[in-house]
Amino acid sequence: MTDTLIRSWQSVQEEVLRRINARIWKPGELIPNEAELASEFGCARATVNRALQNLADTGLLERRRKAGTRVATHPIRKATLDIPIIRNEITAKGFAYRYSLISSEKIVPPRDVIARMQLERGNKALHLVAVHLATGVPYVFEDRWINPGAVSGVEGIDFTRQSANEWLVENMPFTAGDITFTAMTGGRREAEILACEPGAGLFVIDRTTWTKDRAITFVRLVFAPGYRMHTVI
Amino acid sequence: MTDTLIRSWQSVQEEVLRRINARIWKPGELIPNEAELASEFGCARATVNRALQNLADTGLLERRRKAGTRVATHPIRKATLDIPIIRNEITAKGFAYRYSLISSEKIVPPRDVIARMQLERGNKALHLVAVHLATGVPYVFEDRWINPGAVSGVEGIDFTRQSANEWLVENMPFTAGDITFTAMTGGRREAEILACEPGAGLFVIDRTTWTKDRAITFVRLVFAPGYRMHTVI
DNA sequence: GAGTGGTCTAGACCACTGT
DNA sequence: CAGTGGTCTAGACCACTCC
Repeated sequence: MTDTLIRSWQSVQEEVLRRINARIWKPGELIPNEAELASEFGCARATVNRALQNLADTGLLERRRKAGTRVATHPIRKATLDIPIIRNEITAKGFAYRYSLISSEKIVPPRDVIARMQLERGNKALHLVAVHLATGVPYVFEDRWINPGAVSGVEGIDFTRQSANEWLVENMPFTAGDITFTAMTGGRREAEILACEPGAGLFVIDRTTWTKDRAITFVRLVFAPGYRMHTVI
Repeated sequence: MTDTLIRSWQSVQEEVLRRINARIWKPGELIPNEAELASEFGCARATVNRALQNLADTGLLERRRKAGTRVATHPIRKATLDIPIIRNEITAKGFAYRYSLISSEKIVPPRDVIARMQLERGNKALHLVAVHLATGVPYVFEDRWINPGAVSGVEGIDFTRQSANEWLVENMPFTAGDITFTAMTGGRREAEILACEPGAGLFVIDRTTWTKDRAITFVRLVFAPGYRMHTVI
């Protein structure tokens, strides 16, 4: 069967993939346990473990203690997206970065924002609207809410100089968050700020960031037409 | 300093994160090497390795042999997106899945498709247009090109019964690919097929799939308005 | 209870790369 | 060349969960 040496976890992974493709191990089927594979391949169990864990991470295998390892019936493909800081994304493309604050005010947020950030009703939050430019051309329009109750000292900051994103990255502890990607139809406001046609289809990222159980910030990024987010599987 | 026991790779990771947040290790700075950390924490080097590798995967650390491990200056956040098979996505939401083939023909592709798939000019390819429906409502519009030179037997398949995606998943070896997410402004064609307003902003996924160096298929998925792709960091 | 994956260890060697 | 991360090993124990 396998004449080539199987010693590294990568080659174990390749061989396992080959068997899945060749339908030697069919979707939903149990595959041999780590110890058996290790002895078959002539390597340590830890090496097999590393390979199978990696495949489970990408969604091709399903593993459970005692139950064993199965070939996934629904091969969910996982794609990893890099979400860089906008300044870096723009300068990496060779453009000059500029950030421009459009408005800043402390007001009671609309209901959908209250819901997303799980704020108490009636409390005010900091609302920032800004645009990031690439060599003078609008690149992305940023509409952000910051929870002052979770971010001490935010009210004294001058966000005309530094973008809120960069300030938060530098001054808030490591955080968790959730991200939504979607598309919207641009209205008059987006058209003005992004200098594009009203009615254009625009790529949107919504991101809420949390420390423990409190929302720090909710930001909607609306990108200028033509923006593409790229990844490799 | 550290009174709590640090024995698992997760707790090593937490402690490293704490030090990054507390600016004990600042962005761009070199952190102690694996052996030093292992002796400080009182665990094996492999345990430290596992923790640091995980952090490097999420983009918080940059590691190079001989050069050592540094705190990333640009904290690129990586998000992992699940890309399920459309049938599963629809049924998982509790809707009835239906697939409808709109057209199927073998023609010479337009130039942009030739470029994307690196086909030879003048050669024909299989062009499929279809729509996936959720309980009768258009969910996503699929425009696909298949390279017959890379997929033997594809010309005899009846794609009115089975979607090309599912057939390819089941019949082609495990493949690599690249994915682009973007937004478009829907035209008359999209409006008709997706039963929405012309001019709506639509979420688009472009995917090219390869075996080794040959393109298998290029597919553009145009989702109905309101589609959201969600993930957690 | 028992079988399976999850993890830790101590030691070893390898691979890459900065100097 | 030498220092650092990358990986492998053999063995051990633990944690989960199916029966």
